Amino acid sequence: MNMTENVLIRKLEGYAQLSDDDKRVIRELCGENVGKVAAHRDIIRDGATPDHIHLILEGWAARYKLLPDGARQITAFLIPGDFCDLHVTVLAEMDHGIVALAPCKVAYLDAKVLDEITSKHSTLTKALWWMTLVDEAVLRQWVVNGRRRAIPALAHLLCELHQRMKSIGLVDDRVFELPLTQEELADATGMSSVHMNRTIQSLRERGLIEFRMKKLRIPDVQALAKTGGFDDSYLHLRTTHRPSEEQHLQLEA
Amino acid sequence: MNMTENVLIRKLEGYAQLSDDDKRVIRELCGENVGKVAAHRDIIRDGATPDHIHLILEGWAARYKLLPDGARQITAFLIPGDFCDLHVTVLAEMDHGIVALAPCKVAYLDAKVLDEITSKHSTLTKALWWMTLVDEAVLRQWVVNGRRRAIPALAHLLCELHQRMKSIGLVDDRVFELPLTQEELADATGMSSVHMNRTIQSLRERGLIEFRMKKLRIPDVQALAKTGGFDDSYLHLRTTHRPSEEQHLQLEA
DNA sequence: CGATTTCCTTCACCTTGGTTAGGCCCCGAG
DNA sequence: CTCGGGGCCTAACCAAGGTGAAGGAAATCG
Repeated sequence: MNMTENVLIRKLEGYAQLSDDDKRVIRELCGENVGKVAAHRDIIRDGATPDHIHLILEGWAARYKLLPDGARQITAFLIPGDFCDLHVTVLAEMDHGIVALAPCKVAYLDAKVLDEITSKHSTLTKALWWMTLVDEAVLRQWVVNGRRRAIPALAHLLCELHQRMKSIGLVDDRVFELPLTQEELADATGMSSVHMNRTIQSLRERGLIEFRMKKLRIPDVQALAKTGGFDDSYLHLRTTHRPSEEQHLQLEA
Repeated sequence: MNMTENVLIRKLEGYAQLSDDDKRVIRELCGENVGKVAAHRDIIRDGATPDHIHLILEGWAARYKLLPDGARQITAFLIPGDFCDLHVTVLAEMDHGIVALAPCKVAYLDAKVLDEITSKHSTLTKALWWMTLVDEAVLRQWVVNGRRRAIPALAHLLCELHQRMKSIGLVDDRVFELPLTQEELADATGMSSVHMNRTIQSLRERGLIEFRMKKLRIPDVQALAKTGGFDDSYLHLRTTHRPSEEQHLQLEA
């Protein structure tokens, strides 16, 4: 994967064959207006009516809702290439907030330009639609994950994040940046942070993960997938199980 | 609400002002190829690659996933006006199954016609997009709901279903058809059926619901919403809090 | 009409994970 | 260097809800 290329392009190419013109449009769109958001700062607040579309270029963020009792439920982790609010032109206001979990570089896209894209670039439009459908599939999986026991639930979540990071080229030899605290992981899986700690310990003891210094290493992805009941087909990645790459890895091992 | 009108039109009008031409297109689309599915039969199987788009015209259905241990997690309830697989042209295969919970009347729409719509009818396209975004918002709420205790979780689910049924004109004086067994409700909230029973009892004892003969009556919607922490803004209904209607209700009370 | 199946209900027991609280370590600020 | 805060880890206790079993009501079907 060409890591100098725009991360959104890298992501979309996991689904569609983009023309040079498509890529040019994306590059222009993403380069115009870029800002930074510090960790723990809201990128978009619940109830806001954003006037731009926000795209994560670097860093990690989370969609979240606050419950009446003050508990925070994270409903999605956003990584580079993910949109925060592709829907601003359709839905009036945000029904949840988005917070940076690690320092984020964010592109602010003009909503009008998106309208143009949907009218002129059909491949791109379909690719964007694919993105929102995958987001929905991930969400469905999170609902299912809520019913799993703590250990498989965490294993499944980590497999999801690994696969998504891999699809944008951010996994290097089974290691990737996971700049989340145990409490944030707890807020995503709906556990208490105490129990998240217990669960992480348990995966560690079984040799399924190594997690230190905001880096996660998964020695045996297959094994973790098995304990999590993880099957990546719901991510609808064209590049998944790419035969050439798989064989390449096997030759190395 | 004109109850003789096509249910999809009724639903979309909760969001957009449709032209007569838009409506004509929908009516034609929905009338061409209609079938029936008996309760407990799959409408679409997990992993299938449907060649039509399925739209529920009557009855209830559910999206579901099976866990490795055989447990079933319902991830959405589908009621009249809901699409099963609007995305067939984008995503290759289903990542979950859809089963009829009550006898369903289903329209089979030609996927190609949808492509035409997206190229010619912009209002309609936006309205369809709105639908998928609301589905996603509902899903997000289900993730949140998974962290609630049993009683508020059930209260929230029932409020959602009430509001959605109301938005397509299927609530009559706080009563609507809810053709679900306690086990199906349990599969949706991730409880055991035993505990779902306990929870229903509890809501009954508090006078918050009456549920017999597949009919649910919510004597005081506000009260149920309060115990469920329910706020309907995430459903993005233009017709919500319609001032005229609200006042009308208050005059009655 | 009776038979069968499905659904609802209740009970006793037990597991998972929440809660509270406290100690530790590391790092940055003063 | 010391202080303080955030994140990590552990322990003891407890409650929500799961499990399995079994009786009863109700709908379905022949």
